[in-house]
Amino acid sequence: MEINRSDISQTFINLFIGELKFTDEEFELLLSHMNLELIPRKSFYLKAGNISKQKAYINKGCTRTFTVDEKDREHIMFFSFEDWWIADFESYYTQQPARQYIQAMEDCELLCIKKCDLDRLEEQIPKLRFFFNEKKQKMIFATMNNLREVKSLTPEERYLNLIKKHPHIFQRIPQQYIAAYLDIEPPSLSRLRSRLSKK
Amino acid sequence: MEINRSDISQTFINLFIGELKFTDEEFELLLSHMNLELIPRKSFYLKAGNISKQKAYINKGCTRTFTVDEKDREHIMFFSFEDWWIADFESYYTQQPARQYIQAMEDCELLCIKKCDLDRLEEQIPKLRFFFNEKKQKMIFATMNNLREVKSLTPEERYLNLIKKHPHIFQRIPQQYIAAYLDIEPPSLSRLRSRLSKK
DNA sequence: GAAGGAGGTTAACCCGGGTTAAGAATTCAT
DNA sequence: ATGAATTCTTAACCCGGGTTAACCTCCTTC
Repeated sequence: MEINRSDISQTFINLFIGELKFTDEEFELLLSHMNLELIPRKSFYLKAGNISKQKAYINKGCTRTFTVDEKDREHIMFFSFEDWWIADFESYYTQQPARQYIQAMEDCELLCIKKCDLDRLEEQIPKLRFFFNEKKQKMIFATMNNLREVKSLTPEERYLNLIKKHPHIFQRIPQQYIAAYLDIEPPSLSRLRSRLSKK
Repeated sequence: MEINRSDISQTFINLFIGELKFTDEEFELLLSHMNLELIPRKSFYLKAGNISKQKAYINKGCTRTFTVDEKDREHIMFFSFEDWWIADFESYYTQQPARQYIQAMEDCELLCIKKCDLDRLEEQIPKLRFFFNEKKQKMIFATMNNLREVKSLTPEERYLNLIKKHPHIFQRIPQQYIAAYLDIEPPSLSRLRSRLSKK
């Protein structure tokens, strides 16, 4: 869908015009390659088996990125909110089928750009390549920290970390999904919460 | 320590001369910036708090990369063997203090190159940059798969995966370290193994 | 060959998470 | 407002991992 200029969040504009010092021409060039996708709550932006062909900026809404194991259990790798960029990292860079699902947790407005277009744009606007390289780097560090956390903390500690870092999350994400993020079953999260509230 | 040409493993030579088609001059240039470090068993190649200033090729030996949590428990992120490159990823790229330890599990011979030298060499030999970018990419995917695995598999399943993928590991790594890799205590690994052998 | 140390196993007990099912609370649709 | 559906909580039971301590190898080392 065509992007209506009035749809774009101020944060997005600040990012490119303010922080990255894009000229108006550069910004227009970028926008001309982006599409607006409206993803209704519960529908999928990406399914495992498909190829992640584009990056999407979350203009509004939030998503969960998860995998399904052999016992059909869903494991949420992370939630994404406004001002995040989403894609299946491995699939995007290898253009092989994704192993993850990305599902809208609320009605989402996504500003999307195809990999082939972005690759070309990065040639024309080096700032853009720099920006996404930085993003990539941060993504890697975040994943490693995540791994460290999952390996060394109990579900209770991870729960406490989560509410410390993202207190807002409980207003937007149903509890069963928080449980799937913590890799425990909903009854366990319930027990954990009641255990904590008694302290 | 100076590198004696006869110390270098055939695998290392095959990698640069065979696969990457380095000319003799390029290979000599690379070697002229590399040092041989001999790390005795149990001593540390890197400690948390220090900066990971170089990459090291494992010519011989193996290491474990681990973190220590608040309860002083060690969590092994991965083991590394011959023909792997080691460094604390985050520390190397940010030049900030590392959060991980790298310890020799056997007497190790490491072929080391400083970040500043490698950065300069990558300018002169683009193949080198390409090679390490590929390595970096693979490292990311491996970390993500690792995270997926830790989130979705039981310790028993992770144990079975480990012996399937690296059957040799048990000949070189004492069991208590395997337990630390699986994030369980040594008695649990013992029980798990006796449980499995009865089946 | 005795003493010490490191690595691995076993036993007993505790506790938290999985499982299942039932019930309570909320949300949603008509 | 009412009923249905979804979400969350609670209870009961099982089981696997943590903890601690004892014990058993096997290997050093003097």
